[in-house]
Amino acid sequence: MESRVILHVDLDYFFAQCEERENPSLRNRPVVVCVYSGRTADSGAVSTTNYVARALGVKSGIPIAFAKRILKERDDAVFLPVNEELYERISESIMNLLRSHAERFEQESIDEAFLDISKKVDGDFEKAEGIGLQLKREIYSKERITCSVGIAPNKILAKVASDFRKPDGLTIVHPEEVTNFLWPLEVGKLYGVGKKTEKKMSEMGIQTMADLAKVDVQKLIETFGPNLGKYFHDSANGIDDEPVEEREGREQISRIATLKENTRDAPKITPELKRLAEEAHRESVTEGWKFRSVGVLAFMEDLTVHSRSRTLESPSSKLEDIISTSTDLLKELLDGIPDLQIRRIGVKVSNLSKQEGQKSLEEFLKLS
DNA sequence: TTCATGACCTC
DNA sequence: CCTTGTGTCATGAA
Repeated sequence: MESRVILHVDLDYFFAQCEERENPSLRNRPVVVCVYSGRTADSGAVSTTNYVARALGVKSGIPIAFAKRILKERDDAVFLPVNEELYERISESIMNLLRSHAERFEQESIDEAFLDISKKVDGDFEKAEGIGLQLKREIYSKERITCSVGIAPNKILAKVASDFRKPDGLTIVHPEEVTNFLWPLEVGKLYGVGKKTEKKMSEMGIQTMADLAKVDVQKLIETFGPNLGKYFHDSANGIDDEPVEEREGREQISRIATLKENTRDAPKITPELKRLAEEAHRESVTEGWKFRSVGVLAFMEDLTVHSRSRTLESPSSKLEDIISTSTDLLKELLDGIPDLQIRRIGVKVSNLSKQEGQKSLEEFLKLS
């Protein structure tokens, strides 16, 4: 059996690049795409930035107020609210293009996808490079968006590879050079290793993938649980058999919002809860789902997160079920946490099943 | 099987 | 600096 040839495509600094595309005068200026929470003029977090902003230390996740402070001397800096419709439209067009070139296709998020092209290139990584370059050209000529591509024998490596040279990069990891490529890298480059895990590993004396690969599987399983332990061990050794598969369905639909002010006052919270319930409900109806569980999430003033959920006797599609259940659950939740105020509130429906004998609106629209 | 929590993903 | 929003998976307890 020849090696698989998996391609990972990552659209560069996607939201900010979409904005640059719409308004080319933004190029060469720091672009900061923001999620405004609506609490004060500048409250909220940075979603994405272009490379000009990144070079100055303005990156995803930092508070908008902080980004403004860093850029206060740059009168050319631009702060924009997220425009999801625009990004969705561009993403969908690119994903359709990519899908048409793949034997198997898996969209991972709005700006990332895996393609299995093993048969097409017959295990030949040089041919795969040609296809990677062609895809980059096609994406650019169709949508004027650059991307970074990783080509490797499996998904994990392809993803690490696409991150290796950015933006507008292409990195190939041949089967025979897997460990040469992987082992010098920091463990944080591995999908699934975030801040917490990185710290834990560092305390165990694990910094690089080579360190991780050397650790006994048993030890990793003891520390991170059977699933993650095995996963870390395998991937550090370049092993990953996960197929490229379009995932059908979803597990949950949720909506979260920041309250105007911290409170635990039901009359202040319920209107917002209702609005979120309506939005989650609309999405579930549009996609043709029934839900059997309803939940609430509360992000408290001390930034801890609490949740309550309840399973109904039978699957429902009624807005009223979401509203009444989540209102109930919110009361329960507040009773369980006497002192803290709520900062952000969320509603979630889960335990989803497809409405029988009914095409979802999306599918319906695709047909017409 | 259900529920609560935590870690992580990305932007 | 003062922290958005969405979703998945894993774990441990009941």
